[in-house]
Amino acid sequence: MSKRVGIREVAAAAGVSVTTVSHSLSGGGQISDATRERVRSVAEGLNYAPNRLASGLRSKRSQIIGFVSDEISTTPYAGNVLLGAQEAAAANDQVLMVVNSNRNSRIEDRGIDALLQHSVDGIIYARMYHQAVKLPAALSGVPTVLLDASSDRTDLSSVVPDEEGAALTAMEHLLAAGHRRIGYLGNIDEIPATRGRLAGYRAALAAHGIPFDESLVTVGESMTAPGRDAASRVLALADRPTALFCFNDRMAMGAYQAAHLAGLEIPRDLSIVSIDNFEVLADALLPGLTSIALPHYEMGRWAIERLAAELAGEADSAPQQIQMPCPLVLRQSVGPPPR
Amino acid sequence: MSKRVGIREVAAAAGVSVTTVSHSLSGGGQISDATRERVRSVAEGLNYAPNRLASGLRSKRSQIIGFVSDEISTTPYAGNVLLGAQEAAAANDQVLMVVNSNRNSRIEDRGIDALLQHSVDGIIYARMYHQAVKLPAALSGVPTVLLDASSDRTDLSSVVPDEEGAALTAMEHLLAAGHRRIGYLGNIDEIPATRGRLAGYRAALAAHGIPFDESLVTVGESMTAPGRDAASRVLALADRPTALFCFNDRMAMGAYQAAHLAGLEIPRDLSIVSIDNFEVLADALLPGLTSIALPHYEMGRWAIERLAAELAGEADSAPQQIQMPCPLVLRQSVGPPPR
DNA sequence: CACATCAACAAAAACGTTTTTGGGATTGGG
DNA sequence: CCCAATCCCAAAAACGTTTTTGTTGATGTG
Repeated sequence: MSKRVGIREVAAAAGVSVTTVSHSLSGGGQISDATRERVRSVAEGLNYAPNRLASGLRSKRSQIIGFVSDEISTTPYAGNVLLGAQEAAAANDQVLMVVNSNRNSRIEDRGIDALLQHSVDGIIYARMYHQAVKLPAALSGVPTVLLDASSDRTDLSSVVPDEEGAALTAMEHLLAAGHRRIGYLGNIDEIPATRGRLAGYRAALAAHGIPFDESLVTVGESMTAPGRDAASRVLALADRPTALFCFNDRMAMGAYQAAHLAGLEIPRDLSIVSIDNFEVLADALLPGLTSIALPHYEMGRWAIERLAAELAGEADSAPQQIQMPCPLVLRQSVGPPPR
Repeated sequence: MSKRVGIREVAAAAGVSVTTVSHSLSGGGQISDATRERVRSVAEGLNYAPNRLASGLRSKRSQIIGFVSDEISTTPYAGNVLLGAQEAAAANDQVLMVVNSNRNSRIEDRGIDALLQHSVDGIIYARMYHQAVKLPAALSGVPTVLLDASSDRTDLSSVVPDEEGAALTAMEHLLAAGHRRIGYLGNIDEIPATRGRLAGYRAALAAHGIPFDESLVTVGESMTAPGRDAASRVLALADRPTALFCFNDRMAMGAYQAAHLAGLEIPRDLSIVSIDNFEVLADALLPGLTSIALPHYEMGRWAIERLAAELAGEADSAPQQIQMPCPLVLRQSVGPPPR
């Protein structure tokens, strides 16, 4: 634990001023290539690493990005978002300071205060699933990118999954397998995914000239037990669907249970596609559940890269609001329709 | 985005020196109560918040705790650990800087370097499940607490789940329900949980005078499909067990599937208890899975609190290695043995 | 009454960088 | 050959705090 070597020691060892060391390492100033290289190798040899507190103090760039999210615990999604963000940040020589509010705005405000005290360069404001948000007042004037969240402000960049596109992809897969009577196991929360996925379902039917049949749409809370109940209802129809598109994997698991109770075998009697690609479920179900993956990792990366571009004041720094495509992950829950 | 108010403005507004403001707010120095109170209210009124970069630079205390983990994405556990750590940190006026290595030691080393450059006060070195670790060289001399990880170093504090205790609790629950023929669906990884949970299984049997029957122990990889296979084997025995204790919830889900395939109903024909309390599974299974919860949130809290105590150099600052108790979460997968 | 002690505060130094300003050698133009 | 421009680099200021050292007046002590 010997005292860390500072810029002074490097300067002394290289026989130059601290100014020259600073410029050599950060690429600024007018330094001859020879000197720059020499200083760099001396610094390397001494194992010099800058003190970010000091450099941030003067330069006003802490290289810290604040990551604030509403919830980080109940799903594995959060981890992938964080992972993508962290890896992208590391590539920019930045590091993440995380704060999560547990859906409590008082806690969130205190967390944001803490981040600002630490002079974060910018903030990723994330939600655990796609929703509309209102940015806390404390963040006005702070470079911010929304992740899995959208707002009515056009001066903020944001990234969310393409809900309607995800539903379209799922439906096209079922349609391609030959299904024409496809049920939708939907949710009832008032979130963007609700509208978007239903819209995708209807758009896919329309694109194939299949009339929308209200009796094939059943809804419930987006969890396993309600999914089971809703699926049971639609499967009890005399003219039951040959395939189900489910709002998410948890509801799909309920659909599996309902199919089992009804004596139906997947995918022989019933095909299923859903959204989430929640591996612990999708891989574990028997047969494996074909599901649309939400691009959490990619959204994390994108948010950091966007923020970095805006911080750098680059030419393309106009705010962007994008919808990320969601890829289909094939497993074994889809087959041709029976008979 | 007006320039943030600094300690100078507060000093001027309160008619004192910056020294006095600093002492008043941090509780140091010799300041009369009257002055201290006045300065505080002035600071409050001006909405003053200290610049942590500057204060850390001088005081050598950044109030940042580094959180390094091997993996943060595949399970929801990570989130709860982070949540506990973050909430405890906030109570100490600290904030978390997270880095995860994705099991790549090069990435981990770079992440640790970044944390050290940012002058973290200490580090929580976490694994996503209980395992033995060797601390990276860069961390020597840095206050560190191990989380869900253990090492042979007695100078490091660490916290892990009480694996054997967890198994004992699970077994006692089955024994209390009247079961005497209890199978163990075990794993094959070389990790502490393997030995601990098996030991707990045997200890519980011994405590009740039930001879250990090797034929009731089947093992596999700790996932759903291998769990299903292993469970099928033991359920095919002429003299099959009336209950299964499973290594984790994913294997337990396999046991559910095996029971189903064998025409057995849970819990009428077969009772099941496992470890993880992985809610997305345990709640979703039909019937709900009784499971032992791993105390992730609590371990996160404990690690931060321990680190804070060691940083403060408190009287009780001798390193501790503890095992956390794991509570049983009741659902519907346990009943009396058949007949 | 002289001196030491102490309480309450202020002035100045320090933390380790980056940025601003300055300045000497070299080069180029007339 | 002189002056301006250019290239390299160094000295010094600055960032916003905390810590160290000083100062002043009041209080106590022998």
